[in-house]
Amino acid sequence: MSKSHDHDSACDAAEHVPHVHDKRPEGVLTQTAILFSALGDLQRLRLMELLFDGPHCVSELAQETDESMSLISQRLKILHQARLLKRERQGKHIYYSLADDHIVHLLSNAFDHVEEPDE
Amino acid sequence: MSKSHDHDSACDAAEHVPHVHDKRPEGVLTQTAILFSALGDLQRLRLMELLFDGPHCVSELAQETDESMSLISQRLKILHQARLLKRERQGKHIYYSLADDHIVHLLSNAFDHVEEPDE
DNA sequence: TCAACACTTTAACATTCTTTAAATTGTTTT
DNA sequence: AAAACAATTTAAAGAATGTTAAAGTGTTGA
Repeated sequence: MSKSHDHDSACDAAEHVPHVHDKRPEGVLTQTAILFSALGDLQRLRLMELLFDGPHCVSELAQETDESMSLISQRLKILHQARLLKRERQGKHIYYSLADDHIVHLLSNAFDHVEEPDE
Repeated sequence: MSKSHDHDSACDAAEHVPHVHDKRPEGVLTQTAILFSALGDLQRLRLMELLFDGPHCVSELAQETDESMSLISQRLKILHQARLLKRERQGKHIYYSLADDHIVHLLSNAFDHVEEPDE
């Protein structure tokens, strides 16, 4: 893919003081975008909310949300690939649960922020 | 839209103990999904990272990222609609900045989680 | 081993999202 | 008022995503 832009004419190069940004490694940015992207869907977020209460297997989640197991499985896959969930097989069932406390806090923060009085 | 699924046959209704989930209001879930969705794009996340260092106007961000002002403006719009950014006009320029400390923490948490050693 | 169960994967389709380019709005300067 | 600058909006094209339905794994129990 080519990467040359026309720029609808940027303003005078001199006008803005070009200050230094200490950037995070590209890989971190990318992985973080994948993480947020996985959470950026109402249906998947609902699953995360259900998993707040502890581990659930696919059929439980399918039951509780009244959707097909196939669909739930695919949603869980996306969340799992984003490293948001842990998987553990127990007999016929596969249990999913929140990956760690970081994730719990991340979600709590987001919900709290949104629930806030408004500014 | 109709909402009746075939369900690839859920397991015995009796098998799973149907425990109660204290759900958050639907609106909160929806708005949180919008928030995460806005952050779930590498290019928009880059803008958020640049804004970590303080307010920037559109032309500054366009310069620093080597992209068109139109494109940056559209990305900022999405972040702003998700209530992640504040806008403030100053003469010809419009300055964007992170909405509040909640957002700063949310991003820090996410980056930290991703940067973590690995498990 | 065979059948039933729990889950995952695949492929096709529909929908949504991102980018590009051009037109438009708003602000300041002359 | 007009010109120049900063930013936004629009529409169209292309890319990416979510859902459905059907086929495919893997595990358990008869």
